[in-house]
Amino acid sequence: MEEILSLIFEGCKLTRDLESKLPSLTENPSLLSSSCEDISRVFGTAADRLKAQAPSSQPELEAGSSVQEWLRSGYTQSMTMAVDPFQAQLFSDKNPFDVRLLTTRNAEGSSVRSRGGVELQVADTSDAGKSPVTRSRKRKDGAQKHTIKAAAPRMGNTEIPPEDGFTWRKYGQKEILGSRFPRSYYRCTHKSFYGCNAKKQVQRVDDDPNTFEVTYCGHHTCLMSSTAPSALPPAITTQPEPIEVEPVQSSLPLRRRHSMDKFEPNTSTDLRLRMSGDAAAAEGQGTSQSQARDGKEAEWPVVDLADAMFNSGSSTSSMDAIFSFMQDKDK
DNA sequence: CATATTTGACCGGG
DNA sequence: CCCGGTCAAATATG
Repeated sequence: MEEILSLIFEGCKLTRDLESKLPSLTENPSLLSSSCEDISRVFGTAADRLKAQAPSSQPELEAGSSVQEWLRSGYTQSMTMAVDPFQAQLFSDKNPFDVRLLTTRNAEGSSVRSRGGVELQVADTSDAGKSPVTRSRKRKDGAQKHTIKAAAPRMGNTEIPPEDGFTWRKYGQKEILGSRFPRSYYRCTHKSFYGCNAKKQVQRVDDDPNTFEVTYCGHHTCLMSSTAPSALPPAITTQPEPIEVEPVQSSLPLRRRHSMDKFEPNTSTDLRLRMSGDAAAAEGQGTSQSQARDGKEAEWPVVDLADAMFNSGSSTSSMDAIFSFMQDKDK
């Protein structure tokens, strides 16, 4: 769910971007169209996902408030400025997408079944009524988990876990007792840069190998780029050419050659986090890299920004350095 | 060369 | 001590 909301956010952001740049963009039809396509793709993905998860459901869950709560807690917090009228309206109590965010703050793992078919279910492992007291210092900042069941993509071959617009990196797999299928553990690929602690575990449902149970844990502090893969077959699969958002003030010529260079985060405040408005910074129209499926890495203008700010010319150690830094850096 | 996945080791809670 | 979750070395892939 968070993923979906994030998608929607992304769409909103892109929309706002487009709106603000509309005047200047009318001169540039191609850019305009690609931008529109991007927006529709993002929203389309979100819509698809929603449809897949909660087809007809009308759970009398206090969805609205949950969403808001969620927005308040954490996500919005970091996005501060993001709460503009547009989104306020979108997420108030009635949103066009019938979003049902099932936060797992309180309550014992309640499970909501939708009369439709696919069921949304809140696993709530963080605070389940099961273990009464012993919830020791493990759960840091209320790292909530929530589980959803997602149908395996009906696409041709591999019944791989459904795409959700984020890039994940697998870091483990375990056999689970009582389950016939192993459980895979993923974390956000961008953890290294943003300390994004979003994680998810995917496991195929025993009796229905066609259904995946995806448990998300933690919020994304990173923001996927609009060029992110998220290759959902349906809907508009138009030419995903990189949408360059024209040269705004942040037109940084620099281009990193190797991988990402390390940078010094100096202050602990995240000035590098998302919300940098712009979408892809892509130059001209080089190679349209955004083909589906394995387009893995997406670019984040932020990175460049970071590069610029605390340059760091030298490359050498990359991820690892940052990684370790991020790790012991207590939140 | 860099980053992703695999897979057994390892760790810590219950 | 078992089990689920994570690490990390080895391996894979471009």
